[in-house]
Amino acid sequence: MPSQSVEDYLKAILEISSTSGLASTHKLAERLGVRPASVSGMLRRLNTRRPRLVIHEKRKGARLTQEGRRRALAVLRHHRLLELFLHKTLGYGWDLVHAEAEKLEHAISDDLEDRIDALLGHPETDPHGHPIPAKDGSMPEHRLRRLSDLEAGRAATIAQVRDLDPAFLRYLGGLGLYPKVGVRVLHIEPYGGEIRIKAAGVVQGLGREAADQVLVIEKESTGQ
Amino acid sequence: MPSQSVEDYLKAILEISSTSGLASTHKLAERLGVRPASVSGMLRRLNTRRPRLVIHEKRKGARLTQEGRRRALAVLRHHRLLELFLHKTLGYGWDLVHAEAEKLEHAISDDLEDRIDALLGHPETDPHGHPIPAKDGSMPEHRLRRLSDLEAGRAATIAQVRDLDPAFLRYLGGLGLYPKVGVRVLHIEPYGGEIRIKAAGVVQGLGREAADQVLVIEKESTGQ
DNA sequence: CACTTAAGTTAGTTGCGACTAATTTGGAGG
DNA sequence: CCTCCAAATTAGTCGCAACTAACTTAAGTG
Repeated sequence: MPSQSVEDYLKAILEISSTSGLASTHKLAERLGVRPASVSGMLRRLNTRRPRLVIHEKRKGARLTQEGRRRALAVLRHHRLLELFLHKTLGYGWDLVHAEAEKLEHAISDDLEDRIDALLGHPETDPHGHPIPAKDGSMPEHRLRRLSDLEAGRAATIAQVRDLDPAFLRYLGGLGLYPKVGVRVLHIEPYGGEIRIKAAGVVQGLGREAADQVLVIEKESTGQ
Repeated sequence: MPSQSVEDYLKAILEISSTSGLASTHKLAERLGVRPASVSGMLRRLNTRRPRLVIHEKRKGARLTQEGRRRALAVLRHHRLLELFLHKTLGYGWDLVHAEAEKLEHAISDDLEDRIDALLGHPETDPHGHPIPAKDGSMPEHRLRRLSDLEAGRAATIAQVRDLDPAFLRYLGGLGLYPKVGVRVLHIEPYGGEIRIKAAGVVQGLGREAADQVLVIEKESTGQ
């Protein structure tokens, strides 16, 4: 039975390596709030341990074995189901669910997971639009575009928000920008300026950095 | 911030010393599934630590300080609220809630506790009839009698079940014996024999050991 | 090509909380 | 009063997962 620490490392490696190939000691240390030396130590253990959970290429970075990936996905599934559960059942705002789920994810049994999953009707995404891994470890990855990459005039539906910082999420929420909300790009100020969009019937400006964090699924071009 | 282990010790000391004065090393070791030597070690730490949580009288036993009691009650409150929450919201049977709550009690924040409490309508007892400590640390202790102590002919309402063993709880449940259910004692077989009761309209026999674990609140004697 | 520097690793330490083995204690019975 | 026994304690070890300090490595840059 992996400890809470090990689960945290596996989840972090999964998330980092999903975007940047190998997870570096540095990035892991940053994400886990731990010194790089501690990461080196843990990676050695995970690399050696039976069953082997991680493949650590010295001075290059770490990636998960099959088994490591399986366990990391189980933790991620716990996490995202819990986020949605806290949101739907207990009225948590989408800015607060992450922190709370971070602690609970290590404490729930498979049985509890199943019950939550059933109660929520076998949902596919969490409150930020992230896909919830299935029990068998499959996780549908839709091809998404950054809102900041859309051309002016295009319409799309918000699919996912990447940055989970509570203040940022409250900011987006204040603008009505949640997953499943439709947006249309009206104008793009050049040289990294703001983007004018219409969402929930309101025209508003959005900074480039914010728009980078919002992933959308494009609508079949229906002009306007 | 007390570790999970420390919280387990505090809760165990609270529960043991509520019936038997000082909590002995032996009983603590038994309840916590740990060797007595480990308990000695932990008691020394809790006795020394700032803030002091436990008063350990060498070779006599341990009891809680004010602060220790405060923290133990907070954990117990978490535990019992969670039991009820799992039961009401997720359909857990009363035989299974204890084990699941045992893990979750260490992981929930005060905020989550408040939300659960509110969702359940500020309940006073868990599914086994145990009182849920209030936030201020008060816990109403009703004066209860063992079902096995009632005289024949007396009517009572089941208030609480002490043994939390899942098999035992399923057994009681099979007989319809839950908190708030009315029972009447029909006959008591002498010399530790079985007790005949009528509960939920059905006449049935109950062993002495089982009846010892069922606490009732007597009804104003209304003969019959 | 040597130098600098950032990233990574190793070595050694710490605290926690379990363990075993050995010892001490205090009370009950002879 | 002594003996014996169960309970408790101490002493010492272990694994985990963090830390600091000191070192290596690799990847530029002038």
